[in-house]
Amino acid sequence: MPELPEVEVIRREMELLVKGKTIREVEVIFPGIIGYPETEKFVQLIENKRIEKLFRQGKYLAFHLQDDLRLIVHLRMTGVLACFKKDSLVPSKHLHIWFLLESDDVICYFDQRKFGRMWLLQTGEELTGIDCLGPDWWNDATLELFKEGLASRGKTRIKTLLLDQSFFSGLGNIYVDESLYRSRIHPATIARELSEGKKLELYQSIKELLQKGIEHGGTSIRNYRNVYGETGRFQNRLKVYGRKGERCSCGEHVIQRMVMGGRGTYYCPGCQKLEDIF
DNA sequence: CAAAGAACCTGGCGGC
DNA sequence: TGCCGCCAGGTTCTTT
Repeated sequence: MPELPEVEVIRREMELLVKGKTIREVEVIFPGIIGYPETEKFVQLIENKRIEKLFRQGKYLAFHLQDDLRLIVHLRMTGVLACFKKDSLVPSKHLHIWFLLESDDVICYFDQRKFGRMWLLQTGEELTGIDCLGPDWWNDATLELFKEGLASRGKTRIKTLLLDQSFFSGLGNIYVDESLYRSRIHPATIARELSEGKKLELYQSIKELLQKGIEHGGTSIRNYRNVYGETGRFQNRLKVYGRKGERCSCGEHVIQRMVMGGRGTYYCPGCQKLEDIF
């Protein structure tokens, strides 16, 4: 489900609602979501802790709690974090964990496919994996860093590389396909073979796209909702993702779908040509 | 080592 | 209406 813009929208909205509030009670309905520590300890540690601030890196969201506790959340494909008043909560079979705050707000974690995970870390503990995230596309990416990355890791195809969170973090299938379309790059292009001009165009397309995604409240294709349970609006502005068989905005070609790196890949065969290597 | 495939899950959609 | 296969904003592990 959510990529960088969606997680960032959640972070901003959630922080306004819960910053400074204390978690009074936690219930774990489906323990499979808890990655660390054991559920019993997770609940015991988190109860009566105040929420101090929310951070995001790539697609990970982190609630910083008092006593140097950090609650790390990854929504994977269908996770939804929403916040409701206790008495307006409606039953759902996809509700797996809830956190009741002192304000009578309830932070609810829903997940249709149950792929999402939460980890609760204490002082000195680190998540194996999150520390090998590449620079965050929104906060830390620079053109220089991007070019250096392409030079050192660019042996693979650009679509695969952009999806690799240890390269740069935050992009997923939608925003990768859209940024390659907007910079007119074929997804199978070998990354380090991009011309200098294309590298710049791609970098700028990604930055611009993420900003627009955030401005428009994220992209809701299926499950994404913000903390109020509302859909985003950026899906209406996608040019290629999910548009197989539709006419490209160039007016001449029809959008195609192929499979690359196990992911559905949408592109315009006319606008996104492989660079001629001869 | 790059790439493909499978696994983790549930549900929506189109075709027959 | 029912059944079947395909597809899904992600990540990780195994196989080729």
